[in-house]
Amino acid sequence: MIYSSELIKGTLKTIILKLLRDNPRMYGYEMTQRVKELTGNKIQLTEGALYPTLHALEADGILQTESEFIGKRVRKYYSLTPKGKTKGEEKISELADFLETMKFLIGMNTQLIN
Amino acid sequence: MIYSSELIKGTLKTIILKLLRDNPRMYGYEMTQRVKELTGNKIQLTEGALYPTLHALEADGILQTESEFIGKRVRKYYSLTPKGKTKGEEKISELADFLETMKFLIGMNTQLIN
DNA sequence: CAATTATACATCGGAATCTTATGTATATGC
DNA sequence: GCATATACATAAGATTCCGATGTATAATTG
Repeated sequence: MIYSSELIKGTLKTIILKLLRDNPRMYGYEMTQRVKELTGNKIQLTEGALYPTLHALEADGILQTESEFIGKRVRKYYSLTPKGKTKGEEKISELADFLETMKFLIGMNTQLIN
Repeated sequence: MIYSSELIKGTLKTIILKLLRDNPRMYGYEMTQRVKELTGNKIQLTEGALYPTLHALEADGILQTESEFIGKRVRKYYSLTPKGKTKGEEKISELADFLETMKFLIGMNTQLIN
């Protein structure tokens, strides 16, 4: 089962920031593979969503890049800037909080007894 | 603290279905108030998002409505159709599953040690 | 060794979803 | 009487993602 795409919306940035908090640097394709492997194929980051988001985060000063040649092929490594580290912590704890709230909402009985 | 809007994206439909699974019927404004109260103001459903979504779910045969006059004012009650009950269970368990997966992703160390 | 699959980047049109603003109207509280 | 709460609705615009497409190199496999 793969989650409907609408659920992934809004979490992509935070997932990227989380990966780069734990790892000194990663490249795009590697991120898709890692997330796929960590979630047992439940979350598949599509390239059409990932690369534009990486570019946006870089333009925002949250990520920085260094390109390396692997044979004849370019590989673009991303890492957090100092600003990105701060932003990352914020986003991650916001998401953690959100997950708890949603879990509570979904798990409880929302019926109102008057 | 109110969650950044991007996080709410994708969960609205499921929240509505969850509310209507627990309650025989609810009207739009009531949903905004209930969610606000249940989440301690952390999730605020905006009307501009809620009403079009309710209309879409109705057009999809997932919700049905009955209008009532409260004084001179119309109040539009929504409830789940049989199809909506099935869809609701699916969406709710998908979201619960997604929340677990995301919690795992956020909570663990995603570093790869080779 | 040819063909397929995996790796690795990128962009773009279109779809879906939400925000902000605006509009209308009645009811309530002070 | 005036502000706030209740209650619906729509519409333009922004954001964000998907699916498709493109390019190219590397590795695997029959």
